[in-house]
Amino acid sequence: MVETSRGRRQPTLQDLAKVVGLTANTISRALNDRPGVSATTRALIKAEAERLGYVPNVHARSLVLGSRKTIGVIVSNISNPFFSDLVSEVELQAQHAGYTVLLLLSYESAERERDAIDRALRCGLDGLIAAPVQERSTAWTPVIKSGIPLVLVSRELPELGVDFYSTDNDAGIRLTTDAVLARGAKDVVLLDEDMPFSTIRLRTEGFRHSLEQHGLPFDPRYNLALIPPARSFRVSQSWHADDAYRVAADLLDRGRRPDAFVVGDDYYALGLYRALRERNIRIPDDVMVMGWGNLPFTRFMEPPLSTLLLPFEEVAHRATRRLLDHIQGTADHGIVTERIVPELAIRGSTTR
Amino acid sequence: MVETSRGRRQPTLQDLAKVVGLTANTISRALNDRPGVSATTRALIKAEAERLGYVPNVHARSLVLGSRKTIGVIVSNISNPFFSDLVSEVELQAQHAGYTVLLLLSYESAERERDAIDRALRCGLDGLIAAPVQERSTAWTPVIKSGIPLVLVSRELPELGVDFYSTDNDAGIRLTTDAVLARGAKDVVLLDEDMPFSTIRLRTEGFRHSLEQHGLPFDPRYNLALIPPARSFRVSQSWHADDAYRVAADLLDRGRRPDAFVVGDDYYALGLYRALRERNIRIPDDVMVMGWGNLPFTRFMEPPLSTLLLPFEEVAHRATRRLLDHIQGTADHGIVTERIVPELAIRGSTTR
DNA sequence: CGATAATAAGATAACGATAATGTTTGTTTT
DNA sequence: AAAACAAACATTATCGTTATCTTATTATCG
Repeated sequence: MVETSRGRRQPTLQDLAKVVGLTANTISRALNDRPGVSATTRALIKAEAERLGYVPNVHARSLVLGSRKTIGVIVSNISNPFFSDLVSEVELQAQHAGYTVLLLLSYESAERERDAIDRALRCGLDGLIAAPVQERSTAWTPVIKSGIPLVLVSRELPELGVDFYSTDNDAGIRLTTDAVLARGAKDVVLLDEDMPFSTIRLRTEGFRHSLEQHGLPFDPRYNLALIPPARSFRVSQSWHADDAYRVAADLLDRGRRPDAFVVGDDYYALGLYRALRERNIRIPDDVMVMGWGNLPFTRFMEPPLSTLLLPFEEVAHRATRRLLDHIQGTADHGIVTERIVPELAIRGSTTR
Repeated sequence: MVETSRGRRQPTLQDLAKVVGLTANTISRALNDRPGVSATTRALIKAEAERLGYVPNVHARSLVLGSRKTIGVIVSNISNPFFSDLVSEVELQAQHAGYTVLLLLSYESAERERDAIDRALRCGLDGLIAAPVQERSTAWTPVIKSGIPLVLVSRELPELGVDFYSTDNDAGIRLTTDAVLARGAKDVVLLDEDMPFSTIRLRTEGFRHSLEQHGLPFDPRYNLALIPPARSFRVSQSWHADDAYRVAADLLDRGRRPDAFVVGDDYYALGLYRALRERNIRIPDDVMVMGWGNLPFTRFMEPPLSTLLLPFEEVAHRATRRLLDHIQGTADHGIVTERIVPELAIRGSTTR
């Protein structure tokens, strides 16, 4: 009794052929604008197809063609504006090239990531764009083995030997750190998450270099404020601000008074602003704050947050372009690794 | 010379059969845990499949089974937190039920929506969840005709006669309006977008009713501040705040001084805050502000924004459940229309 | 021990499209 | 007017699975 919900089944090529009095093959050629059909019959066939509401069966089509015109995107979660922008841009590009996007979310969990990869593989995708969660690359080897083109974004897995596109985290942190240093900061704290991601490691390193280049000491105990990793994944971004608030409040209450904060996520700045406000520490007069990400609300903070404009559209654009090149076989060989340098958006929080 | 990028082609059932010395049929039965295979050969086959890295070809499989285990989601854009939450939740649910999600973005454009629908149809989806852009439902009739189960969210198209899940906009606007009225507001302005969406119409109507029930007059010229529709779609949400800022600033500069604002989007509150701040109008002492959506940054505004907690996860959850019921043929007949009542989050912006 | 039932596997036919050849028919060429 | 050729369509094979129907083999039981 499990009656299928679709009333009558979709008309097939055969059905159409019977109605028009021709062969399925001819119908196929007519509808796909391939030669071998007279103009009049072609028109007739198209009209009839329209009338019957014929839609070619993708399953059959992709079985023959070996392609589904679909690319997969694996990211941790699209509530994160970074990733939602990324996915949007990929979708836009893909659509342009006649591809659709299959969305797989890993929720920052290694297990879910494995599952997502697994499902991606059995989905018969033409290609895959992914922002990996884990540092270990073993989860991705099945993708490599399957021969499905893979392009990584945001987080690198060098040993995998695949193309990689990302914002330049090193250049980014130097830009933000240099910006506050250039404006007279002498005692800068980097407020960032304590997670084993290459992106975060890059930021810490770049931060350190930037300080040292300005002849300032770098001591992890004084110059780093680390947000403990979340115990479990939480969808809402605002918890990041909460965590940052707690860490900042704790730091300030221990009597520490840096003259600038550089953060790894605009949401951290949100929490930091509150901690500072509560203690009557004025921005930018007493302390400068430099964000990361240029999230939509930063321009409306008080004072407006100076931050880093991440070129996520650009990253997504290039990654998708590269992936499509791979799919269409027009990609040159060799592994491409591109890091796109972000831009500063200087606003009130660093302008004395 | 368009050489396929995958080196050697994936092993098929036939290949496996040849290696093991059995028939493709038997292999299929063994791998899918169907009866008719001895335990020993089953184990042997599975081991061999593992060794060769065999992955069943979905194209072939779904051609036979008539299903691809995929549901489509059409929303305008996932940069909007409402929609990204929605899509996330759908993905979570779908994944749970063994389905993957195809993402199609309409970018608030009727033309792109038509295109998305078109692509959805030729993708052989098992079902479709959509937040329609247009008021006219003609674009969706091909979906109905195709027999693919369709569930609408957020924006209703009654004449289409399909299931509909949404947050209760009417109840929502009454909650927010009543909240400021209960706190002593006598002159409330609704700041909302001037777009022909059913959601917005519902909000205006509910707002009006709420005022009238409290014995207050409603005059569109005084109680409505409408944000002109954007000329073109813009991905970044922050423009909404800009637009709201302009409209609010204009209103205030004309000398209008309401004692409360109720807005249709938290981003509007962001712009409104700035307009008020610039004119030294204090929140909540001079004017209360009530938001809509409980976006992550609202708790960190100064003062924290009272707002409306939209049950988007719940909406997505129920809509997906219903869609899966349709797909699996376990859905009862009749059209379901559910509007889930949101909850208030009262914070500093309305607490005198 | 022989008849019957259960089990394991093979053979063949879908699924619905496209690709590669065939076969007409009609038109041009010399 | 016979040969050569092209256009328009038909025929058949194929993609990789699953489903159905057989057949061969082994177990069960009186």
